[in-house]
Amino acid sequence: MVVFFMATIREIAELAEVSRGTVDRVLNNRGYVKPDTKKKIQALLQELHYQPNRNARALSIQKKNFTIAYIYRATEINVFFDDVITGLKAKVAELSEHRISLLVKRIKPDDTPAFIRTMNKMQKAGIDGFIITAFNNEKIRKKTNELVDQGFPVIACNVDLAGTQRLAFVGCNLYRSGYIAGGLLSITVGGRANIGIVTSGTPELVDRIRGFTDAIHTNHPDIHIKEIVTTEEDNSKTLSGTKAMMKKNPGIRMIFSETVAVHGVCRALKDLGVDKKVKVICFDDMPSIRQLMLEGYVSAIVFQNPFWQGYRSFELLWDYLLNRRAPEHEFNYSITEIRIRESIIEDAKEVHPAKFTVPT
Amino acid sequence: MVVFFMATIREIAELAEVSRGTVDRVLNNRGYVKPDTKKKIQALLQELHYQPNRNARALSIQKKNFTIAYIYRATEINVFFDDVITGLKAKVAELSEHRISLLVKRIKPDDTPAFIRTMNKMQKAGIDGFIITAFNNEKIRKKTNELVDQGFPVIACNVDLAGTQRLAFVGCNLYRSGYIAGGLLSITVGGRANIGIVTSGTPELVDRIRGFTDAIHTNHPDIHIKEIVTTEEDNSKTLSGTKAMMKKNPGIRMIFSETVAVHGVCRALKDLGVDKKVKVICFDDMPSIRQLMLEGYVSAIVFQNPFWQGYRSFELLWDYLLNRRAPEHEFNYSITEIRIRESIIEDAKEVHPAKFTVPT
DNA sequence: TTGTATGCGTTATCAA
DNA sequence: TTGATAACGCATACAA
Repeated sequence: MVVFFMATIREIAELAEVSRGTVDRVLNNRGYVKPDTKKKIQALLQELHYQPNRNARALSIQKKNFTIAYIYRATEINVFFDDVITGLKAKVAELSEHRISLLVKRIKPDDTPAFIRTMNKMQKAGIDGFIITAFNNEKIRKKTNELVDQGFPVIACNVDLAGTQRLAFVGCNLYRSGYIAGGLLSITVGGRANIGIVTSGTPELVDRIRGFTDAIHTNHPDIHIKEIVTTEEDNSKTLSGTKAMMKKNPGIRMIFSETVAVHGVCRALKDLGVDKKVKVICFDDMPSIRQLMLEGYVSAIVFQNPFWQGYRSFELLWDYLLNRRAPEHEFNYSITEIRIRESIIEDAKEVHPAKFTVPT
Repeated sequence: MVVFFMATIREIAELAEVSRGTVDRVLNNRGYVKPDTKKKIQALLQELHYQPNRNARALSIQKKNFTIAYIYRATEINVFFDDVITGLKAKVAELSEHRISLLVKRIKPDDTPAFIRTMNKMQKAGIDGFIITAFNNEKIRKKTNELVDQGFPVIACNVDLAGTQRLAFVGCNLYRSGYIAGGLLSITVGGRANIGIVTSGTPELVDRIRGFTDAIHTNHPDIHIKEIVTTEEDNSKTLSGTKAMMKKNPGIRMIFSETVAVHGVCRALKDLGVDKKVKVICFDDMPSIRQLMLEGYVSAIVFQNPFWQGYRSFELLWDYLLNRRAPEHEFNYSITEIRIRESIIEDAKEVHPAKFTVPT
């Protein structure tokens, strides 16, 4: 084993025969350094694999105030993001040695102008970094790149801003989550059934549907997708669309549904009197969907760990802010977890192993 | 919002009208402090909720050498613990500012004397902390308590040492993992089937079987457990036992199997020519079991995140070593993850969302 | 352009 | 028993 000792600024300075101040100027591109000495120092930094000491840096910087903004677009009743925010706050709480303010701002869906306005306002208010959940459209991409160009670090959380210079994406691997849902559905119906899909049709979730259909087509030839209903996140459309689908295809035994739609889907099945005979697979773990699962309407959910998404987003942003370390990976996927009834039943959750293990 | 500023040693010292050295002596029970001043300082520490600054401490302490021992009992071919060790190492790598040596020692199962000997040797070798995976028997419990009494922090990893003074347990919630497997099995067979159980019968895993049977009995009245085969981790017993069970109960459609046994179980089913008709649910994700799943013998696995168990064990131990912070929870359970074929197929894993998303 | 001095909060050593 | 002070590595204000 080769033990490798980290070089410090002081050591670099001694080797370069300059003062630590000069090394610091090179490190942080502050200027006021003669090109020659700059080169000499940079060579040494390279050679000795200089890495700033995180503890020293944190200690020295800790009186500074940091303000991070989280801007997300969602409806008022969307509890999904509560968990994301809890994750953000958990990371802030962990960083208790520092003075961090977290600004959280929700914007109504489809109000891109308001979203941009908020970004502008935050930018002027002296925010240190952004975490953003926005639909990926031209205007927001442009504004994001503008922020990045001005030196603001931006993390895309939950919805990616592909094509921008954001530091990283933290969120669900949509394709994979759909792919897994496909396999899970197949298991549930024993590999042979007619099924239906109910989707909002929003472009952000298109990969999920693609993952699902790919899994079915590749691995499960006896599963037949009879119809795809598009709801546009409209409740009455979901209801009528599901009903129409079921009437047209009475043989459907299972429905693959997206998060928001699942309530309408179950409602429709209930109205038709086929609830609990036709099962549903959907996404995300929130109280209302839990209830549907406990009651037997939903047989499984695919969970994307919103808490982790918030937690990790802040973690990556913070590591950049404090240590200037860019995320190791551009794409940071949350675990795609399968949850069934037994995963969430409280009596099993709270059970203590010691209660059952009698030491011998 | 109430902003709360942390008190520092210096501030405490000023308020108590002593020097920081004295406060330090009180904080670390070094003695040489007059009882009166000690009381005065302690009162202030309480009142101001003094918490040492982690960054300062880390900085000040970082030249120290730490040595942590991980002792686990397993057979040579048990790759499960490779992931645990990778998790341990990942945490060590993260703590790159510190000088940490990780000593890993595997002990053969059933060799309690060797296990104790190793603990003794490590103890004398100046180890700073222990992470242990041992069967929970009287001798090891006694030795563990001895270590703890002498000030060594001990984390029980993967197998708990209930009834000892170990700092914490990190591992799988066995009862819950069995409970979830029960629900999963029911989904797989459509809620109605005769099934069998193949278990090693080791007392450490008894809670898992209990969780499984509880789930079946409570929620799935049409699932009938026809037989429980006990293998004692013996391959030939697994083979013959499974075959005997299947001959006696040809109606069995699904088998709930423990980690080690699953290979023998699948082998038996193959020999009997009922492979892929009779499905298996088992535990842990390792290459050989993955293979069985990809080939269609195993329909799902319940995964207990060994990497996380190692990572988290080290994290808790380190927080104690560096900051004297005892773990917040005595029981630290890993996520019990359901994995199916689609969870591990590579082509979906490597898919890049950007490849599928056309920004609009 | 460059160097020096001080502070961040703790630990540890030495002096009183 | 206590107090003073030098590290730890980095950031920054200030001096040269």
